[in-house]
Amino acid sequence: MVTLADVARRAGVSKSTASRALSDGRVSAATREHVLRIAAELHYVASPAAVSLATGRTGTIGAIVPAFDTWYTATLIRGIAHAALRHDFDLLLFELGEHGEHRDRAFDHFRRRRHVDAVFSANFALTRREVGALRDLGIPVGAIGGPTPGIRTWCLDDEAAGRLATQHLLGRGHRDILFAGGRPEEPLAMYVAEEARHAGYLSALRSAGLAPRPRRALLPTVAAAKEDAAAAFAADDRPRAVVAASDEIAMGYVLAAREAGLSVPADVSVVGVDDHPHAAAFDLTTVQQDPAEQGRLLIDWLAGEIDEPSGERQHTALAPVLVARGSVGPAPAA
Amino acid sequence: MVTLADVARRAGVSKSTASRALSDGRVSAATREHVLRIAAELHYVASPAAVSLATGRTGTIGAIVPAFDTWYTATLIRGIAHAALRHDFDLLLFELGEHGEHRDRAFDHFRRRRHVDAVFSANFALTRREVGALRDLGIPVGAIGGPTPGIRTWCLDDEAAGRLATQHLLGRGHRDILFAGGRPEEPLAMYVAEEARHAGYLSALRSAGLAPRPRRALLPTVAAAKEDAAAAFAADDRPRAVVAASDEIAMGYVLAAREAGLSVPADVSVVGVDDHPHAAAFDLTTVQQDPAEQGRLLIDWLAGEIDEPSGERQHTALAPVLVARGSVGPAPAA
DNA sequence: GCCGCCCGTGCAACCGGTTCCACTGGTACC
DNA sequence: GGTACCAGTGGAACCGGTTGCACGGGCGGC
Repeated sequence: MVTLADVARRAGVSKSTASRALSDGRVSAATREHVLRIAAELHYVASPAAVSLATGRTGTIGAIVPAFDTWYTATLIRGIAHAALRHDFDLLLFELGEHGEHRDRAFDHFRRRRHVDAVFSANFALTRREVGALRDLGIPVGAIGGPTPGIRTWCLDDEAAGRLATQHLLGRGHRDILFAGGRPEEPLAMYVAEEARHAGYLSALRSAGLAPRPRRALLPTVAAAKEDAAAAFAADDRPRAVVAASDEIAMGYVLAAREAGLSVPADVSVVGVDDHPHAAAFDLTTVQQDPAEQGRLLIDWLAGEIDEPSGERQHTALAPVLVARGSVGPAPAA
Repeated sequence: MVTLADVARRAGVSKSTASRALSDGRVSAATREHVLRIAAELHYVASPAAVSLATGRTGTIGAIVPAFDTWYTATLIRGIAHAALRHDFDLLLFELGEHGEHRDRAFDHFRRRRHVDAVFSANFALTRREVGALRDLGIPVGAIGGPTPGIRTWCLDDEAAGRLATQHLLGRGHRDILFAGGRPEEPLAMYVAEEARHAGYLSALRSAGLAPRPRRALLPTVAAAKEDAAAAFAADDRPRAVVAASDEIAMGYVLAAREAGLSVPADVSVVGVDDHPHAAAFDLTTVQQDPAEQGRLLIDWLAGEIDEPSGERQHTALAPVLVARGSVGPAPAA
């Protein structure tokens, strides 16, 4: 392995001069060029461990994420990995486990191994304790998720998304609209988001002077939604219009509708949230969000913060966009 | 930040003794216990940079993965993250980009920053050059994917999976079976896998003395499959039985069938491969694989290899399992 | 009772960089 | 012409661990 000393010796300068030439210390232009050429010839690469030991910088960003075999988290991480690479940071992944079983270890982990320059959490709601643990690390901290006091955060404006979806149905004349999704007792951000989307739904109905239906709470999976929908469609007052808290839930409702012999959108209109990659094949009208873009925003900010901390803590709510497809039709004649 | 010197001073011993007490060097039991207590009191944690500089070990495993907003890759990474945590390794993620645009950088990256104890690639086919680049790192290397000379690999026995799916249809009396999927010109493992599944399909038909239909090549997404299926179902000799190279393709076929007014399985039988989380909601008969388990196997092996290299290089083909649901029916009467 | 071995410990070198400080030589300014 | 300053460079300390080697003391074997 070729070291800085090798480069220095070969270039006929001291280690310090070689080091300065390779970073951006004060050296004459001629020396710098010479050292750089030698370094290139020797294929010299600085040892990250040594750099890290000397500078305290690690060139790595830590991620704390829940089990990410969901479209949302996986796409988010894709955006994050991409942006991190652009800033020349490595990405260190800590996963909370399928049922959050490693959650306790996560925060201790980054404290113990102080080998990241910044940390973020994504897609789950931090407890006050956890917020404190992250801030105690003394490095920049961000999060993808709902507004969280003390941390810079980004996420879709979920309330606006719920409102937008509901208003879209109202605009087609629907007056009796069901909201499907959410298990508020669970602390995952997924449910925090669904809660906010539900609030948007309520607000839209209230503005229109309409009464909500009782909310149908369920796990945010296609399978769970389908089962729930089957029950809903079997009832006497089966829903004619549904705001689903996510596209996966919407897909479950569409599948169940077809199985119940109902046509979408003639017999029932459905709006989702996400613009999941499968949404187009379901011809699903939905409220779009772009997790990869959210990840980019987060990393760009963290990279800047590592350079010179601003200590900002505010929340950024990203504007939702409605994507109209074929799963919404006019309300049935009264 | 409390250092080893602090612990040593407080314990009244030298740095070396403290170090040995904390690892497993030779120290008297009394000294060890004493040092450990002091270290705990002081919440001492070794600096990973210093350890890494001194030992060459980093406690990190590097991952090279394609854009992982697919179910397969995301689930694989979940299994890997879980297993790595169990072995007390960190996971460093390198993502190839949505269209493989960072692929060239990936291999150089791990060479330059020599800060991982092992590397693996997942879910794409390595070129001979890339295999060489990985092996040149001088650390254990593994891969999730097809057999690759020179590297220890794991993956589903894709040929057996294709055969199993086809035989399942043959067993219900089908004689005219279509295979949907695969774009062999692309180098992603996805297509390597589809190629092998197609080979299994051909082999099953050959054994039964039947002729294959011309293969329908398409991108492995629900949307692409749906579009392709719409064309297939509009033809005069529309297929009555389909082996899809993946569940997402199968879902596209099911959606298209319904839209064409065809009933599954009465008018057309469909078998997928994967057991995707949405498969149950589609009532899809499929050949199961468990990416998380594959990830576990990989990491367990790598962790052992880091400890004491065996230099093994063989391929492990994992046996497929058929999950029978409702998307397959008997062949139509001749 | 003496020799030799081994256990437990400390000293110091080392891993591979960065950076403070001192030094030199040249230039600008008075 | 002398002084002040500054650019450019080298020496050496330092980051925080690990580990080879030397040393002292206790104990077993003859």
